[in-house]
Amino acid sequence: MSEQEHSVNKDKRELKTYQEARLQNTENLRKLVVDAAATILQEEGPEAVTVRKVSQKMGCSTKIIYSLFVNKEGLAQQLYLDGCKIMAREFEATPALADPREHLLALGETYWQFAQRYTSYYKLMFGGAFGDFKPDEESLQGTVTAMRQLIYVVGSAQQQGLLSASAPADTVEIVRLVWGALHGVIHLQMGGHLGDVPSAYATYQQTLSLLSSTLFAKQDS
Amino acid sequence: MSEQEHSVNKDKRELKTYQEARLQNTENLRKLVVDAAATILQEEGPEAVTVRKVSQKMGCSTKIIYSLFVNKEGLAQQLYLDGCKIMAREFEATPALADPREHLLALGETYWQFAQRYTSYYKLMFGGAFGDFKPDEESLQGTVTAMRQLIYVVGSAQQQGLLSASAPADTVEIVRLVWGALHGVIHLQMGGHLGDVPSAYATYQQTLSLLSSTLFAKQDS
DNA sequence: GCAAATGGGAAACTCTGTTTCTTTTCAAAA
DNA sequence: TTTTGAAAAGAAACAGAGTTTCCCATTTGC
Repeated sequence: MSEQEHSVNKDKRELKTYQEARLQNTENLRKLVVDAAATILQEEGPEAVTVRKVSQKMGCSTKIIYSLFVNKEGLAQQLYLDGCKIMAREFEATPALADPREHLLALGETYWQFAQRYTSYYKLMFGGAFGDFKPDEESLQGTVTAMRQLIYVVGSAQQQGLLSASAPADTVEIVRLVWGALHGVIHLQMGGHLGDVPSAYATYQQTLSLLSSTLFAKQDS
Repeated sequence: MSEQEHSVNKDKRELKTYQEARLQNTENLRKLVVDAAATILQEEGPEAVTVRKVSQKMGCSTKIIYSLFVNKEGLAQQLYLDGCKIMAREFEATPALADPREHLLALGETYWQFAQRYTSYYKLMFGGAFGDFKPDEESLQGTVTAMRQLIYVVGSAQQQGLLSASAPADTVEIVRLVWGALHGVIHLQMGGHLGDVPSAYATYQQTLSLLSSTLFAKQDS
């Protein structure tokens, strides 16, 4: 119930070492482990994130990971949620243009940039690169939260009557559709099926512009 | 050059056991190994395809796999090409409708069915489920070959002037675009991001119909 | 101050891909 | 036909993964 109240530890500075953190509560320890795993993830890729390597970076036994998270998948779940937070931050940082269609294009560009800048996170979350990792209910909720800008722009376009009659009536259904199309190009590129990055990016932009001009009845290009 | 001519072995019946095949040339042996791996792949999924399990099913040492293929990835390449053959067969089996748009819809449906019926193959080929497997040049060529129906229908639609002006001019570019969008929905579904199969199928059909009605200027629905 | 319980560290277990070493086998030369 | 050498294949070993077990230290409650 009361977590923050009786904070016995007098100093609340950033915890750096495992030996410091073990004196604190498990929540701080979890955060420290996830941070270590995230560093390895971004520096060496998803397949480099191993329980041994994380515990080694922490300077502790592998047992800790299994005590804090149930197994490696539990750690992956947390990294997934971290990735959702990053993605949400990126989406929120994109300027919300007045025209919903322009806004959608901007968000689509942001999604591509996220996949390029945080490739390891993307592969972990949506690429199926982390063994047989499947997102649980909380992770799925995190995805929806991260994409709420996308849901918002589609919803407002619907309310303004800007969408084509051929588009689905359900807001989320449209987002799924857009997400699927954009993800497909990104994932095929990551799998090496679409040649080099510029070539794949061209296809991505074609997909994005085609989608937006289909969904929006009034196109201005 | 002349492979079939001087077939010394008098009986050409199907080789079943490893002991029979070891008497033959390496080509037969390779085929036998790939068949064993394919069986495991389809019966137990991509992650169950291990060198030990394949060699065990063959009744031989793991060394054989490394002699015939360089490593596990070499075996994966062969399974990839097998998957391309299956996909090509499915595409060829779909009736070629006179209307290119209808034909495209039919091929899209076939692609979904392929992903559902041969899920393990799909995950191996396009799902990134086989470690850090990346298709080599031959595999990429196999993909193009398997999708030549798709290239054909788009090309003929272009020649008949049926495509919208907003569609890219390059035939292959359009195919990449369609492929990406359809793959995205399939892959998100396999990753557990789109709920149950019927729900994902609905999104898939929406994507397919939206794509076709955008690409084709004249829509009849 | 002491006993019990909890938590963490080292090592072991199993399974993976891969390599090495030894044995077998087969074919050609003597 | 016998011998010899090379090629092929099997068994076992190696390294690294996820996970579990066992043991000890620390802490906690009386």
